[in-house]
Amino acid sequence: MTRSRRALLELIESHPRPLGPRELQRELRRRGTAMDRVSVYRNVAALLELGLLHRVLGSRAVRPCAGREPRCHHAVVCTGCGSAREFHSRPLERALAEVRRATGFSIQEHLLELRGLCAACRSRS
Amino acid sequence: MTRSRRALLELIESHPRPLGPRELQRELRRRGTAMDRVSVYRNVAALLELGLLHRVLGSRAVRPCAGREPRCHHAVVCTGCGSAREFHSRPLERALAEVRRATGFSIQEHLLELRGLCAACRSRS
DNA sequence: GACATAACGCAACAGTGTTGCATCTTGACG
DNA sequence: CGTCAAGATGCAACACTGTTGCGTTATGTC
Repeated sequence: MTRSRRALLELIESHPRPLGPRELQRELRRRGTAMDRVSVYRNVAALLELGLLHRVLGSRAVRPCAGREPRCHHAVVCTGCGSAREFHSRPLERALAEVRRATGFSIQEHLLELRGLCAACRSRS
Repeated sequence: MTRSRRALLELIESHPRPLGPRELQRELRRRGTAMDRVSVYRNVAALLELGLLHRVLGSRAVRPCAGREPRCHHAVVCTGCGSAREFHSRPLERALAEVRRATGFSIQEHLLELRGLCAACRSRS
């Protein structure tokens, strides 16, 4: 865990919304801890490997891994401010189990992400 | 709806699994209806616009739009053979409504995709 | 402080998607 | 059937994104 890597992790954890590789590099430069593009990729990969980050589904953006569960793939992302929030839902888990039965697929993983407006953004408009 | 565009749509509809831009171009060439890379992108965009195709979540691949519902974002994709199948699940819909309430987000869209082995691939292994 | 290991930056490359522009198809209309 | 406008196509060039190789630098261990 080097200085660069720590700066990257702090940036991601302090930022309200998920950032992509390019944004990460720009923000790091703005903060005075500039990093090569290659290093951004390598460090993001390392932090993902360590389970400290999640990848936002359908994009290259990453966000901090909130809970202890490393495979929690459920999140709501605000289309207004971009903020993300993980959640856990028992009914949803049960519904997915039901789908498993209905389709005959042995599900290995599920990708689920909801997009919408958070309460703050909704009241702003 | 030109000849090229029709060929593209027929390819996608006849193919058992979703194809990405590059694969589409390769397959079209193999079928004798070669098309420029640019035209593949433009035609895919046009067909998506027309609601005749779905995009596979988290990739550039497209698959035919099975049902009437243009915004059905539920599919299982086989990690073995790549075949995709859309599905509809009432319990799942209800669970998503529950998540809406719990998170306070006004959900605009949800992306859901399951990955696993289809029955055929499972019995093969 | 020396050393092995790992991270880093740089340069070059490869893949992917986009844009501008000239040409060709398509289909409507006379 | 010929003309014509609108749109589709191909080509070339470009931009962006992610990867690889390699020499250099930082890390932290003894």
